[in-house]
Amino acid sequence: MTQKPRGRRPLKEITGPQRRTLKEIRRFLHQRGFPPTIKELADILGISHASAHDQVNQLVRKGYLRREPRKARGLAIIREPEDEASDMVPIPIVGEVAAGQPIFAQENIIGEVLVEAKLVRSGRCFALEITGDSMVDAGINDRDLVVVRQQPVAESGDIVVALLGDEATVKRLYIREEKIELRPENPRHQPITVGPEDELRILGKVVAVRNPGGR
Amino acid sequence: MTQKPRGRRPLKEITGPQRRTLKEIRRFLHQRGFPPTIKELADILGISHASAHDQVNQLVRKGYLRREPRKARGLAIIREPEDEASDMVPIPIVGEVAAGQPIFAQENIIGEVLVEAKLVRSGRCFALEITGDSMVDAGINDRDLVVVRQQPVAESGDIVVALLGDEATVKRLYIREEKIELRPENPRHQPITVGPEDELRILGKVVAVRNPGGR
DNA sequence: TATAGGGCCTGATGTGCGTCAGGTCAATAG
DNA sequence: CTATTGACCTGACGCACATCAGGCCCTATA
Repeated sequence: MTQKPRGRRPLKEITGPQRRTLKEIRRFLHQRGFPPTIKELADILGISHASAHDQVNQLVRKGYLRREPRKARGLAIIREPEDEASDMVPIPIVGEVAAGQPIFAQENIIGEVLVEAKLVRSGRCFALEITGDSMVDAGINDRDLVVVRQQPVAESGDIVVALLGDEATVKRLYIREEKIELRPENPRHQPITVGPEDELRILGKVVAVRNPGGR
Repeated sequence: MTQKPRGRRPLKEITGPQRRTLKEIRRFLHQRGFPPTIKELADILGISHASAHDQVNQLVRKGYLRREPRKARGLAIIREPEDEASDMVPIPIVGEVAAGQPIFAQENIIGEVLVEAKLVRSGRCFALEITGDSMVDAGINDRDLVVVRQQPVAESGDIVVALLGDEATVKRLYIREEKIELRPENPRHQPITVGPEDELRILGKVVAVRNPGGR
């Protein structure tokens, strides 16, 4: 005896608050490397944890999230909203990059920028303010912001953020046999040659440049 | 008054069990979309949760993991072992891909294959067995296994796994103005034209092919 | 206008989880 | 030999977590 449904019928599409919830989950995931708990999500959204729980359930029902019930942070994004191609995602701006510390230590994060979601989609990203003019011929000027995809390896020819000893530099990477070169894109600067014994760590690859001044 | 250290000194390098722990964390992360808890990790490794806790602490101390203390699943991998380029990572083999259900539903996972870690590094991957000969000219034969990086968008020219209505197909994607084409790589098959009103979902991009028969 | 969903709340419940103390055993370096 | 570390254990502590019941308001539909 299935009766005709009366009042309002369940929505198939994603609603505004749900879209926002999904967005914050994505942001959390990219910045921290693991999903938020229901409570953390509630705090971020400024609603109660029971409401956040509701939101998550809706998103699971509509196929955007997968989850393992009764597990802390048992959340994973399995689908993106359809119109999401033109959407923007905030990524952290990292200030000082010290040698021994993780890049995403809270003290180091000095702000946020919006970037195209597709840039960020695969992997964790951060933004870095450039000091100096060593990459002007690659279109990277003093005080520009570069978007960096975090990755420990890079290919020859990539523009990378490298940690050389105690300092982070942005240079173009060239891998030759037996040695590695970090080349500036400015004839007035010297290339840096790195041997196997030097302490070089690739922090990530530059995937975009912003001109905050708009010059 | 710093005394000379007596017995065994702390290791700087990663040890065997630690390498295994890191590997299982990576595997869990790729398959489920979030890191394991200490207890889950302990069960996977077959050790007590206190021991797993020890291992994780060591990995944090040595700079391989980052973690937020006292948080469930507050784990993130920040560095890969140096010799990891030649290492293999297991990814799930997905059987039937149904329309409404998430790809990674446990019922759908029918096995595991090892693939090069660098293939998997950015993003979640799965493997899919091919039926049919529509992609033979691209080197993909009947009963081959393709490694797929999960992503909801793809570029023109990519070989993708697409969900068309109720069926998953592997085809080469061509994006023209106003319509999308899914082209087989076999002259005996017809291209499929998809309009904006058709239900097309890109599941991911093919990044590698295995010939399980070895023919 | 009766009915039901979406979004939100407060408050209670039970247990999963990280952590710590304290201990065993083997390997290693003074 | 003795101190110290890594890898493992048992057991206990207490908080944080997901979940549920019950209720409020607004809006959309039959």
